[in-house]
Amino acid sequence: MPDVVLDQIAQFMTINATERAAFSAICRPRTLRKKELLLREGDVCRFAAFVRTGCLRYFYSVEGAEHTGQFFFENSWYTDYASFLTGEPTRQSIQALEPTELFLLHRDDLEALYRTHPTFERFGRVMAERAFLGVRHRTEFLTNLSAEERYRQLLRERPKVLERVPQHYIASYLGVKPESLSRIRKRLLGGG
Amino acid sequence: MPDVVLDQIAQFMTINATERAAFSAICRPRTLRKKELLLREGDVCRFAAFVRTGCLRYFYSVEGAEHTGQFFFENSWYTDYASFLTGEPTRQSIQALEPTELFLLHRDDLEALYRTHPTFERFGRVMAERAFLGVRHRTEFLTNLSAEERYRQLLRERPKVLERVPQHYIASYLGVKPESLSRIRKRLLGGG
DNA sequence: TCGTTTTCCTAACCCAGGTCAACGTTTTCG
DNA sequence: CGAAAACGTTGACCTGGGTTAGGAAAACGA
Repeated sequence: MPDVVLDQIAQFMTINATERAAFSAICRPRTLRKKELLLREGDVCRFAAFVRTGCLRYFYSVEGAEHTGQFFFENSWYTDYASFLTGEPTRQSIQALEPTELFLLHRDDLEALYRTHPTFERFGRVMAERAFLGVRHRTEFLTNLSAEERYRQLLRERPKVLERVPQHYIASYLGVKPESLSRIRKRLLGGG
Repeated sequence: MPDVVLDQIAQFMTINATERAAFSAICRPRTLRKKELLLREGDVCRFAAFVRTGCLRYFYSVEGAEHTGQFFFENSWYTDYASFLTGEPTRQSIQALEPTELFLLHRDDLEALYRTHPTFERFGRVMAERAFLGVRHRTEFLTNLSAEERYRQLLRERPKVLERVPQHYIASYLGVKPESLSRIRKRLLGGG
């Protein structure tokens, strides 16, 4: 069943049939309805999630407002690596924006897998590196670009997001209010 | 000589005399004058740096302006982990804000060390995790707080920065102009 | 030591984005 | 299907921070 995941993993490491089987064994399928939360603020994140179909976003709740951190579509990975690592409660909530199918890898299962099949240590490291590169990209995105530039970059680099995600979530991802995003879009339509 | 580094490392892993010697052997001392650059935009970051004394900051140059990302005082580590990992040129520059003494760990030396003394793999992982937690903290700092809140948090959590770093660098770290930081400070003095 | 930077502050004015409120459209779901 | 909720847009007005232009004091370097 988790062939998609395994194919994805096979892109950065070689795995034989036994290893594939061992990995498959710990993939726990899970489905979420639209708007359902997979993790909420205060929980400890004890898993990594692979999105088979659908879409997730994570967000912070700050004084009543939601600040969206990232969107995840099919064939991408999500985990709150900080909470996963340290066992501390997360400040993020993770929500499905569409009906979503996932595989969950529980931390305990993963650690057992590392012991029985050390090849997968590499998997762990790659996940960590991706998590790092992800937040770093996000930081540079926020510090180095204006709201309008952020919108244009998103439009250029991830048009799928604009197509599939309601605009007010995109606004919160860009760090502006829905009204402002609406104005930015109008400005860009007129000015070219 | 690099006893400070070794003591620091000993806090998260146990190392015997042989390992200490092997590690010491790859520590390359380096001094920087005030304002000198250790790495500039476009370079590949092939080292991790341990600050013995003094202070570093890294920054992005964006349309003539500098956006400071972080400050590093004595006994802390800096590396552009993304460039270090991928071999891609960095977008950051790293500069000494005071006369600064460093130990540099070159990537090739580190990799050799991992082979001869696998214990140090743990060192690598811990560095990676810290790098991750560092940028993640930075992202939350930027997304979830206003300029004034960011200043107050800095004042509360890292008063040393306020004491030792010129105010215009702090402004650029907070994501505002020096004039704005000056106003924020005035506001806080008056209002309590 | 003395001139040159560097650093910090102030004030007047400007603008991107926030706030509030209203309104039309689309989606959702009983 | 029809009511209710969610969504996107617009307008009027406000505000935090940017911009520009000073000027004084502290730190630096020849």
